[in-house]
Amino acid sequence: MGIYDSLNLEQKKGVETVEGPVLILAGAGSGKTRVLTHRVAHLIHDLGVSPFNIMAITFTNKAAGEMKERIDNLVGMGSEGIWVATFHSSCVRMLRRFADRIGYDTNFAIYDTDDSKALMKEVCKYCNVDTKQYKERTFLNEISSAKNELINEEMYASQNSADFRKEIFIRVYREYQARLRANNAMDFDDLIMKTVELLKYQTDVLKFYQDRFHYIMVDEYQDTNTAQFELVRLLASGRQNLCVVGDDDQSIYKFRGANIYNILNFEKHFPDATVIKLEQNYRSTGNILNAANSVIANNVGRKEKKLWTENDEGDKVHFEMLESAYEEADYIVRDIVRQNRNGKYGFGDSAILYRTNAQSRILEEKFIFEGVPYKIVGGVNFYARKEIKDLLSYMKTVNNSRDDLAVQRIINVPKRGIGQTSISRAMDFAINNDLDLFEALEHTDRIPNLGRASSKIEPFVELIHELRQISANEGVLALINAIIEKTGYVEELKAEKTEEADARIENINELISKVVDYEQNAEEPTLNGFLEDVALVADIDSLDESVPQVVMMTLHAAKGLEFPNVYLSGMEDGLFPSFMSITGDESEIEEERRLCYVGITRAMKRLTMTGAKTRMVRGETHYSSISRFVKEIPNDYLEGNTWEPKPRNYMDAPVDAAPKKSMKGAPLAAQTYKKQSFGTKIAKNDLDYTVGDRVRHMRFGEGEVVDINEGGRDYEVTVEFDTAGRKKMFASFAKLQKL
DNA sequence: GGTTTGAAACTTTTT
DNA sequence: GTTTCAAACC
Repeated sequence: MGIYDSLNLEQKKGVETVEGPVLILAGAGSGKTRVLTHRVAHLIHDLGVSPFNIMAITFTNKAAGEMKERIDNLVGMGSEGIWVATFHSSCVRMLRRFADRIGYDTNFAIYDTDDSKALMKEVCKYCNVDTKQYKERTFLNEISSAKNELINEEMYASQNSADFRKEIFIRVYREYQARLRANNAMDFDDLIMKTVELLKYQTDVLKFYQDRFHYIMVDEYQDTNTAQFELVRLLASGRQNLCVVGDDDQSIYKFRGANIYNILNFEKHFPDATVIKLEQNYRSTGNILNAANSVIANNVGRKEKKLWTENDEGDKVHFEMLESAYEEADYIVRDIVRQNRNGKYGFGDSAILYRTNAQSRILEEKFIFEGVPYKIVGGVNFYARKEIKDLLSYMKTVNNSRDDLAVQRIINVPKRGIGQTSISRAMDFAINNDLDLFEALEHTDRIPNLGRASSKIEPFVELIHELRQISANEGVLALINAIIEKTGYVEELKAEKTEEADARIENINELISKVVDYEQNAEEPTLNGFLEDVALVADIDSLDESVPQVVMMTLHAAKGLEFPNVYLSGMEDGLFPSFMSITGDESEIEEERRLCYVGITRAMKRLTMTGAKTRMVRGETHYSSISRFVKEIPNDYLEGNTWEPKPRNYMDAPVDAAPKKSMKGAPLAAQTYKKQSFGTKIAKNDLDYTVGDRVRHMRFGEGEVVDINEGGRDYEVTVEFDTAGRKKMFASFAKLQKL
């Protein structure tokens, strides 16, 4: 055949085992996408399976697009019939087709995080929730977790009926769902949950899709949540030809509901499953791979596997601890410039990864200063910008005027003299009469106490009617142009003549390009389809790797990518692992460690880790020590400078109320540099507190030391806090101050 | 009803 | 340090 010759034995097994449940445990860089694409080719070419009967599910559009392209290269004609899509867009496709079964219009809106939050705000107001006591976020998180576990508002109510503290959650969940439905809208989690409900309760629909999908493949299986598992299980429950590919060591989305037991217990869910392990890494040098292995080895409860490679050892991983975040950025950017000048690694070969989006700013400033081409993935989402949301809300209103949220956003943009009072009166009238806001606005004469405002509302209603005509007759591009022209949106920005306004106009032009692109490439372009594409994009989808530019992104966004030359920045305890995860609960540290493993394994040839001793966080100077993950890499694979604070100085270092001048003061001057001193142990007598002492923690407040235990390279201190309760923490980063 | 100002919260990761 | 939100002012 030829096309399978380049596969190793295990990969071949993954390609050829097509009947029944299959779990492919694919370590980082072990060629899992190759296996998936060749598997599809094998099904079509060798087994004569119709492309129409094959489904492949991914998490991002980028992954789906790449898989499509690679399948296309192998299979050629006919591959268009394969259903390759993300979880969310697959669900939307099924839901649109059978929307009437669950009481929705086929052009239902998809609410992003901002929309959900805006809706929740209204719900809280309506339910008289004291948002000082409960934040909107709290409810949204609770509801999201429930939906990820397939608990709808009714089940939630009955499960928590005995708990009076949950009463408010029950009311808010119910009201939130009621409003989504009234707005003909679903949030991200609804898309999955409602599809599962559709398949579960409409047996003919389930049969319809089971008859269509004979072979189902799921990528990044370790990141699926319970709802996604159930979706896949239902679809595959007939023929059982389900192949999932994943790596439990790369499970990094627990905070979003991912259930690691989906992959750990796959053989329990599917007892006759074939398990295939891909352990040969083709991506990284020996040193990089060994560094990754030694970090991840500290996690317990993982599937046993050890990645190996035939690649050269390569250079050791380099570590550099800098004085400040500015120097860190300077170090990285200058190194990138030097590598580029030497012709070793071009700008497009290099990527900088970090734990939090906030870290990108300093780097960006340096790149601009040095004139290096760069691209930041993530951060403020393009579609979250004000001007984009405004224009999209016009389009959403035209598409689905039941979406009250969209109508409210644009009713006074640009200013039409319709204020909050008038909107509230119209809203009240709408709710009392069971109408949509837009329907109410179409009958202003019947809204009480509206007064002069009705003369201002009428032209707005008229405008939407006109736009609706244009959309229906001339398409999406004509619509957006008409919106811009008739509202004078861009005119107004031009008149401002500020840099910010120019940037907004730039963004609007980019949105127009996206419309043009959509109309040219979509099979059957519709307004609804465009809005759907827009709602389901991920930040990473916009990354074009063929452009020679340095890429910066979070470690989360980097999953699935690879670069010859990688920088992991901000390797400091408290930043990475995140302060939020240092609670004493080891499973949270383990999730961070997996994230670190993902980061290291992105590197092919050269890996540099950096950290900063001081860093401004929210306007305050923070002092940090080297990330524990760096210390987990033996010197056999790691080289570079390090900095170990003397504990006494460390304790005395200003933590909370650092005087700004103290940057050059005594504590820092007394700190020492050491070469190769990873894992230096803090001596017990260097702690200036002992059991029974009162101490202060920057986050948990005051408390009493209950216990001090030796734990590896550090001391584990147990403190009974007055308000925060009992916490276990490590002495070197807990920054406990004796009182 | 709209605009300006100051305080308060915020940041871990996202389809 | 930045963004968001409310109160006070126009």
